[in-house]
Amino acid sequence: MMIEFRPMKLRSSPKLRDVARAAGVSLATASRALSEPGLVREDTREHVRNVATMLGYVPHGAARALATRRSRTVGAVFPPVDNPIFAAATQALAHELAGAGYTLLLATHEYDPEAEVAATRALLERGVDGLVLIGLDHSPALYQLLGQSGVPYELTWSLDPAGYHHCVGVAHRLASVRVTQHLLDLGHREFAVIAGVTAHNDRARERLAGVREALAARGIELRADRVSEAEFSIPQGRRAFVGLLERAPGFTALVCGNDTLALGALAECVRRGLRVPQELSVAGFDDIDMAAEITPSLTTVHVPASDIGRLAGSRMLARLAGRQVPTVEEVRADLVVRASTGRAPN
Amino acid sequence: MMIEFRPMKLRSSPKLRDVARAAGVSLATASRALSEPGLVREDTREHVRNVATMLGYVPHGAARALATRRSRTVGAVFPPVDNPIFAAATQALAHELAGAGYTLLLATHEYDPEAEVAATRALLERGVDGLVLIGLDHSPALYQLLGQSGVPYELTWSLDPAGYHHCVGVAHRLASVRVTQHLLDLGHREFAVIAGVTAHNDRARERLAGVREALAARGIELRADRVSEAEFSIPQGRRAFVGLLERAPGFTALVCGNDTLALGALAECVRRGLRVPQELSVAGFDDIDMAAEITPSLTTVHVPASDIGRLAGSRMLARLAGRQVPTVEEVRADLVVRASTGRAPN
DNA sequence: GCGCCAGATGAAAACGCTTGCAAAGGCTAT
DNA sequence: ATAGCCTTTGCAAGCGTTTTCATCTGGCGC
Repeated sequence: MMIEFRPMKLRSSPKLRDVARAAGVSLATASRALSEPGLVREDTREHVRNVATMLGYVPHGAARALATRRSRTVGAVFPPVDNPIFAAATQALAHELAGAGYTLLLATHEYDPEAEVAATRALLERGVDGLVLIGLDHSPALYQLLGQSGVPYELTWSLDPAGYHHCVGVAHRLASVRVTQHLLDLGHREFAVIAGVTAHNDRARERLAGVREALAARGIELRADRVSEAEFSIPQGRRAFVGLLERAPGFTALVCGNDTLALGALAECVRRGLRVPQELSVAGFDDIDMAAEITPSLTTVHVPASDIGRLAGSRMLARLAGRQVPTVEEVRADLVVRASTGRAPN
Repeated sequence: MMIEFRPMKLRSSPKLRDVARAAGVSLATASRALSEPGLVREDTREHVRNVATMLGYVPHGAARALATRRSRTVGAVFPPVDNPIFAAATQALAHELAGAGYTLLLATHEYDPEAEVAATRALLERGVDGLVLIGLDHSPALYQLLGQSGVPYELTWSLDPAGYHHCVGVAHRLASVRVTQHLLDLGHREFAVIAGVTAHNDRARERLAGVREALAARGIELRADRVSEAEFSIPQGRRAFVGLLERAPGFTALVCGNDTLALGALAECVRRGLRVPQELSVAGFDDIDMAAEITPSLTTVHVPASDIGRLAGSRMLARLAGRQVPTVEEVRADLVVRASTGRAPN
């Protein structure tokens, strides 16, 4: 069991010069036959290609990258992709890129600005042709790095209000306002919020701000003890909910910074026999798959994560191909009313 | 909005020779100061490093890769990472690799052998130092590619019975046997199965085989019309369950190929008012986060996806560092009994 | 039949880094 | 002092492509 199997390559893998030699053409012609088909006579081209496959030739990306100054590689600096919405975006992005012969270099960080810079630097060193990041909240060092590296980048999920950075995302605050208005329309006046961790996270901040804004517009203030921040996970959502219940009970509407937190709260409701939506209305954000399936199904905002990933990819590809794209591209994030929200009790 | 912002690099990014020149040393010394610290006198080294950061020097990975024939990059060829268990593994893998200065190149495919080969080839061209794949079920072309490329690879999730390939995973069949025995012990005799799609998927096949095996051991045969295959998603799980109910009702135990399918079945039970586990016991596989949170909580097999990802990473790193690792490494997949399984009715 | 031109090919110079080898300097041991 | 050794540095040869420029065809119009 401990024997290391070393598949020995009798002759180290064939280079382009081997192909050229075997095909009886020059290095230049061989190169062109494989990557610039138009420049070489058809029969030579086919011949070279046949020889190449015969030999099992695999181009050496690093050498090519060195010569062309293009790696056909795009980097993504993402928070943990075990968050389903980032996973969906990653998937869509990788798929979109692959379609154009690009490969995704993935670096993740745990919402830590330092780590994010390090990860970005690593990708830059790998020579990525472009970079996809999440949100607007990045350390100055990160932005500086992006600037001086000169690689095109797309910020996703959020929209740059200044319209300075290329970005594709949704209007978190506005969507959050709509959720809150929906609850207000149902007669709710006592609100509580479980927000995502707002540090280094503009989405979480904007969503929270949206709730405040909508309430303020109707002259309602969100009590400080009715706001709790929680890290992304069901248990944390549950914990935060319990905390709110103990600290400041009496709210009839609970707005959550994302569906996972809402699921946690919902689970706790079930355990306590708290009826949703009769006694408490709960709203989430993101519309993950589970949101529609759970009972009661979750009222939430549909954030088209896959679309964002796909769009980020296609925008990047367009820019790499020299085409222009609108600097900021907004995708819709609609309110999806389901069964977890209802009229305020009495 | 349509103006393309082109951060112009007044002087194209500094090369190592610029650093060397600015520091007053040779190219060789500059190189060593940055990447072979031991070989250069401390003060020169520090001086060079300072100059490098002053200039904002970023090493050119492709050039380095070309010279060293190492890319410090590991490729992963995964099915869609929006499957939470693969997402978790991806996350853990990326994290583990990053810790050692390696970056993950991610290629995904939709369970399509052709696409898998293409993706692998793309990664190989990018010069990955190692490769991580899922499962054992791969086209001969894929294995051939792996063989002739000579890069080390780790197969994850499954265990190679022949002990030929390096792999880290769980014993799916055995775990499946245990689930089934658990249900048998509860008095169930009428079984149905919603399996994952078994084509090109040894995990799905093994899990299904495990059920058959356990039943056979007690002289029970699994009726063909009590087996349904479904693609990975809640709605598909629901659909498959409905199909079973219509086609061959009367079963009291439902074994699902993974938790997501089980969640779909459970959702349908709720809708139909079918009481779980009083009227029907449902078991899943994987133990995704939701499994513990849903009501009733789901009996399942805990597959430590993160551990697998992490282990695959550390094993790969070890091999890249020239150390040996056991060819096959099994991780435990324990049965987790929760509330969705109970005694067979009457 | 001659000069030209377009198309096809080749020679060789990058691309930016690492590294084997050799030289130079500063020691210690004699 | 001198020989020999170790440490530190520099020179230059790659690493495997792409790509510019020049060369060489053959075919065309006149």
